[in-house]
Amino acid sequence: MAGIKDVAAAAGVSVATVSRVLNGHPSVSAEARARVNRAVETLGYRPNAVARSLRTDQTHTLGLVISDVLNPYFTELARSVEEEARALGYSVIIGNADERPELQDHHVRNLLDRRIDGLLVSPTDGGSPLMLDAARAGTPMVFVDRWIPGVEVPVVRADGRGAVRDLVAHLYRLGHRRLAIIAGPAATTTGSERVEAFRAALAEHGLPLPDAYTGQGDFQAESGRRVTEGFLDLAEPPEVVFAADNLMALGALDAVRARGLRVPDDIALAAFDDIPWFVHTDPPVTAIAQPTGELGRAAVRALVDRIEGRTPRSVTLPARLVVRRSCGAPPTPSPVQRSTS
Amino acid sequence: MAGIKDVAAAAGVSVATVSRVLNGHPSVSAEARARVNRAVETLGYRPNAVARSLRTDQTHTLGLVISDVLNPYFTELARSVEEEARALGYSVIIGNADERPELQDHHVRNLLDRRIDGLLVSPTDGGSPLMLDAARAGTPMVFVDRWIPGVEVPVVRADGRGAVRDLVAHLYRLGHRRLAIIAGPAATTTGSERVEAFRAALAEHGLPLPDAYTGQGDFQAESGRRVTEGFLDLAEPPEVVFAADNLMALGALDAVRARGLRVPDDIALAAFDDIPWFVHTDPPVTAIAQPTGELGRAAVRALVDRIEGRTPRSVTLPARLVVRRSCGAPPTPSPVQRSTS
DNA sequence: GGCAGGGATGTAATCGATTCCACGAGTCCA
DNA sequence: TGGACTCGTGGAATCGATTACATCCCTGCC
Repeated sequence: MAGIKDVAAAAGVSVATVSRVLNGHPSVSAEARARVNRAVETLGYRPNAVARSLRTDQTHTLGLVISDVLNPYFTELARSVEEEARALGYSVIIGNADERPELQDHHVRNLLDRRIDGLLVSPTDGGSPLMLDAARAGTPMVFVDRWIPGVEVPVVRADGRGAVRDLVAHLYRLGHRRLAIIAGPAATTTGSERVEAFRAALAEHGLPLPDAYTGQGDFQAESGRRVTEGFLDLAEPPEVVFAADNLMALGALDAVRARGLRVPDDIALAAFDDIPWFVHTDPPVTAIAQPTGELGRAAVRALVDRIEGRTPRSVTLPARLVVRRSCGAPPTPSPVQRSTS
Repeated sequence: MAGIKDVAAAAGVSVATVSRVLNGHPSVSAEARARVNRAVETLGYRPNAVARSLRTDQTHTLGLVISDVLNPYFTELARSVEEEARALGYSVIIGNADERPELQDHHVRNLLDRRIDGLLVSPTDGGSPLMLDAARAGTPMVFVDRWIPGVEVPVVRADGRGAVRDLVAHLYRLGHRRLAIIAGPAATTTGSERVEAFRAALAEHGLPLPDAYTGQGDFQAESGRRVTEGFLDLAEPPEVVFAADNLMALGALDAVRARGLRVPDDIALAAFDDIPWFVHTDPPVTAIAQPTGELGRAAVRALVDRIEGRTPRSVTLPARLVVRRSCGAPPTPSPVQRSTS
């Protein structure tokens, strides 16, 4: 493969001049510039990004460590992150932590070794020493969706409290009084926040959230199934199950169906995180939709701000309720926003 | 950040010795090794992968360029690719081509500039000059799922012909005679192959595939919707619509539902590419399932074989039919394999 | 006419590792 | 005893770029 020296030789100039042409440095004669460009063209020369990175200490690469690539929410997040990064001249390396802290650490270490310019993380747990050290050592870093309290790192996330309140109001209006939740891992902020928001919203209607109605899940479908079975085994099962993410909702749907019960007639179902498939399930699932694409873009902008010396800002965007049929109401016009497709 | 020189100084040895310890070179005294390891530990030293890559001309990175990250099939493929690559000591950079040739080229160029060790591609089109040049220039490369004929590159893919024949037999047995297909782009191998397999299977039953029943899609949901609307507008609409991928099936489902029609009573539906969500749609969708995870792993193994000097083999694995309710049959035991979950 | 200033260019140091080669010391065997 | 060999080690070249610095030449102004 042709290197910068070959180009210099072919153009009859020094490597310094070639480099200047390549980087748009003003101080090059039009004549030399033309000769270099011609040589680049004929040799099919492409600069070696590895060498360039070593010298400039910039890789123009961002790391993104997410909890579960198979979760459509994170897939969409990853997609929007890549798009925005590309628009700003960066590439993205994605690490899938699969909700496993040690895998998360593996990816963080690997990305750091590769000297990425900045790190976007949706932490699986409360934060490993490795990640905290990196943040403290000054690695540009931004949390998306989930975050770790007490660390000086900007956070880009959605606030679901308003939407959860809307959801509970909607359920209350439909006559439901026994509401249960499948929570996410308490170690994640999204795991605990959603339970708290739910509990607070229930309290507004004078409803309790008994322990028996608080199931512990792990954001994966299987745990949703397991917890739901537990609910159904209760002497007095809940009338509604609210899953703190989409995969657990899927597991819940399975569990209900496996008993020969029907949604919403026998039990209602709602989920946090809307995804395109919820329109097509039987029945369509009422869900809380995050502005996922906007979150990804905002996170990249914050990270690049940090990298390029500007001051990054934390961003919180509102989530919104999307009413479908899984809680019993026909999706007729109502004060609450309806599904649009 | 500490460099190898710092470690050498702290351990009282030369950088050469540090490097030898780091790379497990045998010719180092136990004593020196211990001192180096201690210094590495206390300094928290991590080798700079960029510098290492420059020197060794290996990045231990694979590029994966896929057509659409939002398609669950490719998401799962990407996941299995990353897993297998990690197991073999490689990282993966994913490029999302979004079915756009120019974006595909952008990613290929970017990955080549970064000097990835090998490239895994599921080509969006018939192959750009850039990609063909790279293959010819000796860049280790493997095609997954889709491929480009006439290029000396191993291919890892699923053969759907048997499963399509099973599907058509299944439909025939249910009494369906007017079968239509939503095809993928003719420029992709999967686009044209699936139509051919379908046509051949129909022929075995003496059934034609009229032009009016061959709709042109682009593997995205919207095109499935559009083509299906066309089918429904025909004087004699088909009894079955077979979508050549999952997203177009989703679009078809939408179109049918928008007309107030029901699947499978008014029209039957089947899809190529099974995904977890098809179990939960209304009705559950009969689909042809590829061994996606195995494809991803086989592709990585082939690519790494090529990179490490062994001879890579092309791999073709069979797809299989998964019968659910969208074609009208109750999923009772039958010679054809049933859905398992 | 001489000198300051600025533009175009080349030489060489540099980034952080790996690795070839040389060298000294120790071992073995003739 | 000495040559051949091995082992542990360090010095220095190298990978392919960027860039500080020096140099040269031209222009403009006093």
